[in-house]
Amino acid sequence: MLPIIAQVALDLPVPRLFDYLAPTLTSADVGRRVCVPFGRKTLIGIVLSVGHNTEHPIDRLKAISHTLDDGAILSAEIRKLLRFCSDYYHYPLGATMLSALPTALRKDQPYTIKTTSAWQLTALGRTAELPARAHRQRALHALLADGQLHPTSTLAATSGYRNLLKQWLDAGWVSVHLTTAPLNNQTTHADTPPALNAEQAAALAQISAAAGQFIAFLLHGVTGSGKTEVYLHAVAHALAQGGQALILLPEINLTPQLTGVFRARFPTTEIATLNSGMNDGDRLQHWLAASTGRARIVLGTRLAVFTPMPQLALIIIDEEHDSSFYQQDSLRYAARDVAIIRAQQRNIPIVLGSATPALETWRNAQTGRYQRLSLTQRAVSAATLPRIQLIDLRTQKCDAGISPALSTAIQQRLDLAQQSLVFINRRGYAPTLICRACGWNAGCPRCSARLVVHLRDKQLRCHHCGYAQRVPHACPDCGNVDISPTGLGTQRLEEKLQQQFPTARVLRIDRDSTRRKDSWTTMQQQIRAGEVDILIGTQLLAKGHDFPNLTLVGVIDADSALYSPDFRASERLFSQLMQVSGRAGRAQHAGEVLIQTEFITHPLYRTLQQHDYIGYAKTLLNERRSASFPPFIHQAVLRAEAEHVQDALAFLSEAKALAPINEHINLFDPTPAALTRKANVERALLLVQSPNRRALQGFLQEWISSVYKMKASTLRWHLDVDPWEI
DNA sequence: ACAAATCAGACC
DNA sequence: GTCTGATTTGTA
Repeated sequence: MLPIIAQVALDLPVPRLFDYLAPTLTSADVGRRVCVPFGRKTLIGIVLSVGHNTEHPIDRLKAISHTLDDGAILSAEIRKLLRFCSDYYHYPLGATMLSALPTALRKDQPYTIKTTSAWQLTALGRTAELPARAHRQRALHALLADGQLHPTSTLAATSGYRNLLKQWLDAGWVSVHLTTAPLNNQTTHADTPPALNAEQAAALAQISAAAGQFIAFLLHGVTGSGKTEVYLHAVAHALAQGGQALILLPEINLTPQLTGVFRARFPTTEIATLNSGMNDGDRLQHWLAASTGRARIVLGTRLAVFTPMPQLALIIIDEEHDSSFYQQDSLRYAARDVAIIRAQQRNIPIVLGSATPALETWRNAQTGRYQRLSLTQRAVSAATLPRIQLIDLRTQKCDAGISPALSTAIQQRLDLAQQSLVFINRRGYAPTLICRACGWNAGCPRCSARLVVHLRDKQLRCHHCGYAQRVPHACPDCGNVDISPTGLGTQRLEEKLQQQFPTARVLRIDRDSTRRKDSWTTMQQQIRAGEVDILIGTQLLAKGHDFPNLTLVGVIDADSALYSPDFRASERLFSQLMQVSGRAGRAQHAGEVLIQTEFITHPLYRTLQQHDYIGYAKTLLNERRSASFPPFIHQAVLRAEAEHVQDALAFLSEAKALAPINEHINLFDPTPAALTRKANVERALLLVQSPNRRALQGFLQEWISSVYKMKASTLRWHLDVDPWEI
């Protein structure tokens, strides 16, 4: 009899699978977890095929130690998606497969779906007659008649009901039985959907009509136009047809907010959430609930794109342009792009929503690959778009970064008891510490970067690696004591504004002030309650929040992005300013935005003033076309890390020499990375471009397989396909 | 001449 | 990634 051999995917940085003897397995076990001996330890793997063939000498094969679970944990559909990712991103198949599993499933342990006891009416209880005046009893009865009652629900916890339940249990009216534990507490109130405006309704109609076929929609809606409402209706439609819906969100603290909205709208639907803030146990339960089809809605960050969902019928990506959809380590993927592939493979509609779509997405909408749906009006009809004004820094004299015009505007809001937001994308007190005598400035010993002054903690900190030291009293080079913080950060701005407006209540919101658990939630409540007059914030504040009394947004210094070497910097700046402008005047008061700049004629600011994303996208696309940048060209970057850049560069040169000749491919020379040294590691990169995605993929496949064969001892390398940043 | 450090390659 | 045996390098 021929031996049965299983190909097993293991979490290893080598681009191949491992064969094991597996006498008890059949083809039905493909996708199943197994435990295998590997070297002197055992590993968890996923069976990818069961057959009789192997490249390895058969007498040297080891046998699988045991199988786990009842059957496949990764469906054929998800395996196909992961295989695509492994091929496209040129990341080892085994590591790709395992990265899709929640951490709890990467251990040699069977999973259990959490259960709980719940109360249910018995046949006797169903026919029970209750006194008309016994309101509590009647309410409880109605609740039980509706379905089962979990002990975690708020109602079951109230003492009155607790006693009643006990009585009814004794009377045989209710019984206790075991069910799956609910993922979330049952919501007692349900939100009724508001009426859609004409544009929203039109968008919804198109999405709903696409059920069961692959169509990628770009839902382009200005801030406040009610994209979420369209999502909610589209999800309701998918659920009504028996489908599951996957909603991907950026990785920001907005997730609980949106989860709340979905829970209120779908109170009887189980909603799985998947984000990095969850512990392994919860993550597992939510993943399993999605995977068995019990959770009809999955709300999650990029990693949720790989969640098995047997009835998946709709995918939504909110804020599709957001950079947090790019994973920057291990499997380097763009969740938005993977989601498109998933929708395509499954033949279902996908909706990409944004006020400022990524240029790649916009281009796809123009060429007809995606279908564009526009929301041009703000959903709250009274709310108009804010007026955006430019403050010419060449003529206005600034005091600590604040121009007289901005200062006056803030004073006006204070007089009107309205709120202002001053936006500056640099946290800390000052970005540098400089010696006035010799010109020395404080640099990070582990990175090629300046240390940032954090005066409050009397520290110099590196924002790249976390290094911290005390602020020196004198210059370490020349001994001069005249060393001074130079430049402007959130803390210094806070100090200055407080000096300028002594009676105003100033609140700084950045990663430092929100580090403690729940402090951001508390701050949001403070802002809503009107306990704050002036907000100072980094991009943390720019996204999605709705503060009704906020009517002024001031932008301190945005220009630096205009001369950044990163070709995506201006795209990012535009969308960031659009986002932050969207914070002003969302309710009945009109909003005003003041942007301080030295380039008042720059097209970015000009189009921003018109709220003209389309106009600016056109400008940018023309620039990209003539400069041969994405989306008109496709890129991949081979990156290397070593103790010394020279080694990284040498490795890349060697790799370049190995590249197959291909006329469609443009291979650049290895260069040190922008921030060459980071956390004591020096980095270099090699850019590859091609106007033809197919050609690039073909080239990469051949090239990377030979790079894998290179000896690279102490050096680490990886490939970044469609990089977000170079 | 020996030990320590580094490297190349297997791992199924 | 982790481990191992082979090879290079350092030091007495």
